[in-house]
Amino acid sequence: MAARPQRAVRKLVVQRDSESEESSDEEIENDAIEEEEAVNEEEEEDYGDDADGDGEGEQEDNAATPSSSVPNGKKKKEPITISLKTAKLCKVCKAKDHQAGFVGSVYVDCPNKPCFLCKQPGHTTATCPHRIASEHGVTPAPRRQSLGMIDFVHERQLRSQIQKMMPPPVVPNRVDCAIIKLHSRRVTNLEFHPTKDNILISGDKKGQVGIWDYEKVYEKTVYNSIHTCIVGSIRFHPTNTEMIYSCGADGTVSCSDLETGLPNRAIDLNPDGWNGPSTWRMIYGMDINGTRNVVLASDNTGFLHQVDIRTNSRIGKPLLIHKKGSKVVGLHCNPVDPDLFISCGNDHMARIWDMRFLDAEGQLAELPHPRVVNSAFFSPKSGNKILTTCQDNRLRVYDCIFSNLAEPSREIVHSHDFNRYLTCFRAEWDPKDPSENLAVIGRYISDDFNGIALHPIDFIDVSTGQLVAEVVDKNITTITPVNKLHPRLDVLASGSSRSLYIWRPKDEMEDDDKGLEAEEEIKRKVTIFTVPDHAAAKKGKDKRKFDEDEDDDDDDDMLCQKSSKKKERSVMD
DNA sequence: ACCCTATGTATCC
DNA sequence: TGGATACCCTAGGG
Repeated sequence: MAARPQRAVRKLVVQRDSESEESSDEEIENDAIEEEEAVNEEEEEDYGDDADGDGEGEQEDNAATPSSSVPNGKKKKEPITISLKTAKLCKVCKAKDHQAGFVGSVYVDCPNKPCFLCKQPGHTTATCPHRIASEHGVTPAPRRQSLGMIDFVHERQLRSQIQKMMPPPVVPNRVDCAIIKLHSRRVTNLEFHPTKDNILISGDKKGQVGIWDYEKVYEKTVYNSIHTCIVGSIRFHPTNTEMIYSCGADGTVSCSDLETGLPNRAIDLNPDGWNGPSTWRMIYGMDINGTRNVVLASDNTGFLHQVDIRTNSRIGKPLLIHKKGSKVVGLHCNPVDPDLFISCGNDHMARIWDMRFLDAEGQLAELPHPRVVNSAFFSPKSGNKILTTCQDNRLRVYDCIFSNLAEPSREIVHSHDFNRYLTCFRAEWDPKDPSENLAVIGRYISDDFNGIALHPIDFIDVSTGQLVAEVVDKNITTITPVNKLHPRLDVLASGSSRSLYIWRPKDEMEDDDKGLEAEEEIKRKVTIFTVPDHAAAKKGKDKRKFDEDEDDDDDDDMLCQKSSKKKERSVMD
């Protein structure tokens, strides 16, 4: 264990005057009366060097002399201990005169670091123009391209009209049904069933694949059989809705039956098992081209693999589509043009490809980014726009894939930092929005909601960068990096840590009586109850072969948050 | 109210 | 090229 870094609260111990005789082991504290610099010995050590301060001897000393230890004999006359908080060091830059961290529900940045939101130096998140200029922290970056004639006409004559013609989007802003801790590790992936509205498929870091009927809250299944570590992507079979394709960091792509959870391996990049990290291959990106009956999958070394859906076997040779040795984390087939797909990854690139010429340099365009690109998606209706999420805390929008793609049409500053303990954030289009402007993405930095620090899920109009809505629930205090909008309904599914939950719009009726809002909010009742897994199993139908989770912790419990339909109010607005 | 730990990416040498 | 190391708003468990 490393020595805990500067335990910085210096304690000034004042000896009671009458008891000068009893202090056998407290000479040090006696000194402290005179000069306030002389505090406990552990503090003065902490001061000297923080850089290499984890010497073992020091550690021992700290353990040996806890600061406030007083001989047990005299409990009445303890020395008075005063903490001098001013001596605390900033945990970020180690300076003495300030501190970074939460003050209540508000996080105070270290002023010596670049802004945590926009990454520019000279200000902090609290004063970042991208936070305070608009309502809730998201503003459009200025267009980097100069306006051409078409753009000019569009902006001048059509933009305002479009805003008027389009009804405001319906935002699922209230948690409904339940919050279910379906997984035993953090959720990495969500996918709605293509025909059954209530079925949500989920994947997690451990390789589990979950099936959840969120209307019948207890209808849930978890398969351990499909993957052994991180589920990278899940897609439904284009013609058989009882089958899913999934890929994972175990280096496999499988077609699995949802009834049995039995995988039919199409790709296994580690046929010889584990031989160390240098040879282990992982698959993160995957998508299906239904027209061509091909599954595309991308690995952590820059290569693309293909599977023929009809035979469930590999076709062609692996093709290098990104920098060799770099992880390709995202693949997306164009929803309109079956020849196109886009890839993105750790080489800071998103790349557009032509399926027909993959062998002979089929790359159509390179979209350079300053950092790792978490995701790149074509717009869902026309396939004509691209939305990327980059680890430089910016969303990038490319309005037309046939125009110059060297620069994005817009950059939108948005807090979605990389953190090794979180699933990567990925902005996704609303598949129902005909204007292809609405996107959803979780937010990393918290905001203060009535004294609670919460991490909202943001709905962003990517044509302007405006924040359309931010949704929170006070029962969900964790960051929500995984979000999926329903293809047909006004429903949002979210994955936060190990939990899944469903959002629906608040009734319009309830929006009318604003006067009651505050009062109702106070009255809001949330029932949280825990149901043993076997009880749920009795309600469910058959207990499946891989359903039981032998080794692991908490998975027996299903944490449900039931909402009483009438009374409940969302925390937001 | 701490403390510990899992472990991805960038950066440095 | 590769190992060592640092790392701001984690989440959950002890």
